[in-house]
Parts: sequence; structure tokens; C-alpha cells
Amino acid sequence: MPWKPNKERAICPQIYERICREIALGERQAHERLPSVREYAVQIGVNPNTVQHAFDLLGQDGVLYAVQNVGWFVSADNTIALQTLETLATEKTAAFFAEMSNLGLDADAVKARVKEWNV
Amino acid sequence: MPWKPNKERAICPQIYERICREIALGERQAHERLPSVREYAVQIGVNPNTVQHAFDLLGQDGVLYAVQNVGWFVSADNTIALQTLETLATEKTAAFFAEMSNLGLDADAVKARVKEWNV
DNA sequence: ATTTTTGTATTAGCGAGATAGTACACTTGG
DNA sequence: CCAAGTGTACTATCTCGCTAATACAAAAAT
Repeated sequence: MPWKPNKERAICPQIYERICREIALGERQAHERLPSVREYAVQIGVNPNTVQHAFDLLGQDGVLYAVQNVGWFVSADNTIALQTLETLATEKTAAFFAEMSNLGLDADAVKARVKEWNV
Repeated sequence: MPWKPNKERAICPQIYERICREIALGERQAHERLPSVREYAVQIGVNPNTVQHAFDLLGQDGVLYAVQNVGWFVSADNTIALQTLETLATEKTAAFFAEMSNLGLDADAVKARVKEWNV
């Protein structure tokens, strides 16, 4: 649970994706309360405003909902989280193929590379 | 030849990668002169300083070399460009797997997705 | 010779994302 | 009732990549 955001990327989307994933995988149940904005910020070592922003976005997308002066909670239906993850995965895959294309690798070359990938 | 950088990403690395690719694929021959910093900037619609910076980096990495007050030229050996491209491809692939992992997809899931990818 | 073109350097400013600090109103627990 | 914790809002500052506007010296072209 004590994860730290990667400094290579913007922090806000990392929080967004992380929480989406946790909900989609059932690690956070419907109507479960999340850590407060301040506490979450301390846990992952970032500014509370950054967490607030990420939570706001998740609220706009229906993944979370806020109760004034009480906290942030997981939405009843985790379908939205699943859909959001699916969309993100598709976007990232498309972006990956595009960037590899910029390096001169066509789709088949990319597929071959990925197939033989070992950590 | 009249390519335009993608506004989603930083321009400098796009120039860097593009030129690396062109050299690696033989589209620019050894000791061939590149457009001037100013002209290249006009062609792709960016600021000359951004081009200057990208060329500097390519010079540092041995892909290009500069002749004062004359121009920028392709290095004699395109091996460096090839190696640079290979490194970039590996880095991008690793980053892709890492990001997909953040979305909850393990290596096998990523490979399956990529295998069935269609533009 | 003189003008143009070149790489190179300097300085300033902008915008996005993140940080920092503060404040307010309201719920909750004691 | 009251103190603590909460979401929320606001302004200011910082960094980074990019933009912008110059300026200079030297090679090349005329």
C-alpha cells in the first residue's frame, strides 16, 4: 500500500490510474472510504492539492464520489473504473505503437519485440 | 519531408528521434549537411532554439557533428544512430510494460493485447 | 569588398504541473 | 459544547520545456 509515484511522469494521472486499478481489481470495495486528501498526500509523499485534483477528476468521471466534510468514497458501480482502465490501456497501446513508429519500427516489428520481451 | 512535431510531446526529443531514425534508415548519408538551424525550425514550425538544442544533444551523442558557421553534418558512422534508436526502443518498451502494469495488466496480458492490435 | 548565411550565446518570458501556505465551513467524536 | 478532522477554495511560487528577440563572429557567396 505504501506506493510512491514515479517522478518521470506527472503525479496526478498516476494517482488517478492507481485508484482506478485498485477499484477495478476489487482492492477497494463499493462505498469504501478512501484516506483523506491530506493523509493520502502524506502517504505517497506529494502535495495535498495534487491529490485533491486527482480525486476531483475521479469524481467527475464517476469513479469516486465526495461527501462534503466527510470524505471520498468508492462509487457503487465499479464498471466505470473498469471502462476507464480499458480506455487508458487502449490509449497507451496506441501511443506506444505511434512512438515506436517514429523510431522506424512498423507494427509487425513492434509485435515481434513485445513478444520476446523479458523483464 | 515536411513533418510536423506532435504537440502532445516535447518537441526537442521528437526532433532528436526523427533525425536518428532518418540516419539509421539511410535517408541521410554520412557527412551529408542538414538544413540550417533556422531553416529546419521554419520547416517544422518551431523555434530555432529548440532545434539548436536538439542538434546539440545529437552532437553530444555523436550522431551529428557541427562545423562552426557552416552547418551540421551526419557523422561518418551511422552505428551510433542505430544504437541510439535501439536504446530508445528498449526504453520505450520497458516504459510501456511498466505503465500497463500500473493499469493492472501483467506481461502476458500486455503481449496478448499487442498481438491482436489493429490500427 | 560586401552582403548573406551560419553556428552559437545570452537574456527574458510564458504555460503547465506541482508545490506551499492559508483559510473557511461543516461533520464528527469525545 | 468543543476540538479535531474533513472537503474545498484561493493565491503565490517554483521548475521545466519551449518561445522569443537579439547579438556576435566567422565562413561562404556575390
